Amino acid sequence: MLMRDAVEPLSRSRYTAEASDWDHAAAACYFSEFTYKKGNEIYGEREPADYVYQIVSGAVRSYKLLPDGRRQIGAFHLEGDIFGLENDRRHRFTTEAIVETTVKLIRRHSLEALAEKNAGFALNLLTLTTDNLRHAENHMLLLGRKTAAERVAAFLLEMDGRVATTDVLALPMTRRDIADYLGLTIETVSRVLSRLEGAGILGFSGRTQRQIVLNDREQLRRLDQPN
Amino acid sequence: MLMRDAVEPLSRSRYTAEASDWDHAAAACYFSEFTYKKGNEIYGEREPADYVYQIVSGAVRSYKLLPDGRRQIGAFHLEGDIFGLENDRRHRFTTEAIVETTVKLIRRHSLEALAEKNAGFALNLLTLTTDNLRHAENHMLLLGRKTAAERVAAFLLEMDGRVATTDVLALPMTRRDIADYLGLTIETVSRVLSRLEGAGILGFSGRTQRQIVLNDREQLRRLDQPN
DNA sequence: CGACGATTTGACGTCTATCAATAGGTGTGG
DNA sequence: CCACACCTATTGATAGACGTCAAATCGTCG
Repeated sequence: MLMRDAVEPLSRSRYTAEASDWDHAAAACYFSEFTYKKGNEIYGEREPADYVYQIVSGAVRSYKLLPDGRRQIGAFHLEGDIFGLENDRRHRFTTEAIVETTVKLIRRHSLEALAEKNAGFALNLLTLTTDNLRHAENHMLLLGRKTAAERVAAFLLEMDGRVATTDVLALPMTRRDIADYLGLTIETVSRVLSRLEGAGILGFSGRTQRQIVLNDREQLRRLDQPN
Repeated sequence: MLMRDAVEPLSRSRYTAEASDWDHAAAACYFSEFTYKKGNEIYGEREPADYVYQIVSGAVRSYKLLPDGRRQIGAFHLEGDIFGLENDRRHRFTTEAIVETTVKLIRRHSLEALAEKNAGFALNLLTLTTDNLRHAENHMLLLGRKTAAERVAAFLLEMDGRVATTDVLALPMTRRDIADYLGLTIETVSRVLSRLEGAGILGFSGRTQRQIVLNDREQLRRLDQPN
C-alpha cells in the first residue's frame, strides 16, 4: 500500500458522536491524508494493521473472500466512518474504495500509546469496536434468517439512515456489492428492487439505477421486521 | 432474572489466555456464583446489562429472535468463556443455559470503574470485545456465503477446537441449536451429518447423537474451505 | 410404562441461484 | 463526436439446494 506523507493541517470536524474526543486525540497524533481511486485496494486481509482510517469523502467496502472467489462484504464505510481499527496485528478484511475516496490516516501506534496512558481514550476505542460488533451481530441475523425481500428492505433503511440524504438515496455501490453484502445474487437484488418499484414503495431517479427515492419507509420497515 | 448474593471465596483459575489478568481484576470485584437449569434464561435482549458472566461449567446459547419466531444464535459459550459484556446499557442478545450451567457474576459497574482507572484493564476489555467481533465477522462469511455442508464442517471444527476434548466431541446443544447457529434447518443439519457419517468422516458414539467422533479432520477442513 | 421431545429419513415444494439474452451507461481512442 | 468495448443492470427460463411437511424411531424423564 502506498501513502503520501504530507502532513495535513489540523481541522475541526463534525463526525460521529461516539468519536467526540476522537478528533481531539487524532490531533495529538501524526496523521496524513490520501486519496484512492475507484476500485483500488486500501489494505488486504492479513496485512499488518499499521494505520487506522477515517473517510473524508467517498465510500469503502470491506470484505472476506473464500478461496473459490465467493465474497462476503461485512460492512460499507461512508463519510466520517472510521475503519481499519483491529486491535490486532493484522487486518481481518480487505478494503477497497467503491468510488474515489479520501481518507485520513492515523498511525495505529499513536492510538495505542494514547490508550495506554489515557483510560478514557481506551474506552473510546472500545466504543468503536462495540459499534462494529453490534452491526455484525445484527447482520448475522439478517444473513442467517431473513428472506431476500427483508434483506433488501433492511439494506435500504440502513443506507437511508447513513447516507447524507437530500431526498434521494444516492448509493455509491453496485448491485454486486449490495448482493455480496446481503448474501444474495445480483439478480435477486435486482428483482426485489423491481418489485418494490412496481409496488410503488420506491422509485428510481435520473437515468442511473443508483438514485433511489423511498416513497414508503413505513412499508419498508414492515418488510424488514415481519410479524 | 434472579441471583443469589452468596460471595464466593476467591479462587485461581485457568481460563482463557486473553483474560490473563481477568481473574486478577475479578478478584478485586464483588462477585458471586449462580447456577441455571437447562433451558433457563440468563438474561433477555434489551434487559439492563448489569452483570458480566463467566462460565464455570455448562454451556450457553446467545441469540436474537425475529418477531415471527425465527431465531439466530450468534454464539455458543462454553466453560471458561466470558459473556454478557456489552459496553452498552442493555444486552443485545438473549442468553439461555443449554444444559445446567454455573456462572460467576461480576458487576459491570466494577469493571467500568476498574477500566477508568486502569488503562491496561480497559485494553483487556477491548480484547474481549475484539474476540467477539472476530467471531462475528467469520460467522457472517459462513452465513452469507457457505453451503450447508461447509457450515456443518466449520461448526464441527470450531467445537472440536473449543470443547475440552477427550477423543469424542460431546456436543451440549441440540440439532435445533446447531441449525439456528448455522442458518439452516434441523433436517438439513441432520442430513449433512448423516452423509458425513456415511462417508466415514465422522461417527456417532454411544446411543445419543451428540457424541461425535471426528475420523478425518483433514477432510472436514477441505469441506469447510473449498478450493 | 407412557408421553414427549429429539433425531432421522423420505417425498415434495419453493425460494433463490444459475444460465442466458438484452439493454443502457460509461469511458476510451480514433 | 462517434464507434466500440466493457461494465452494470434488468428480465426470463430453468435448475438446484435447502426448506417444508410428514412419518417413524429412539431416548429421556416423570
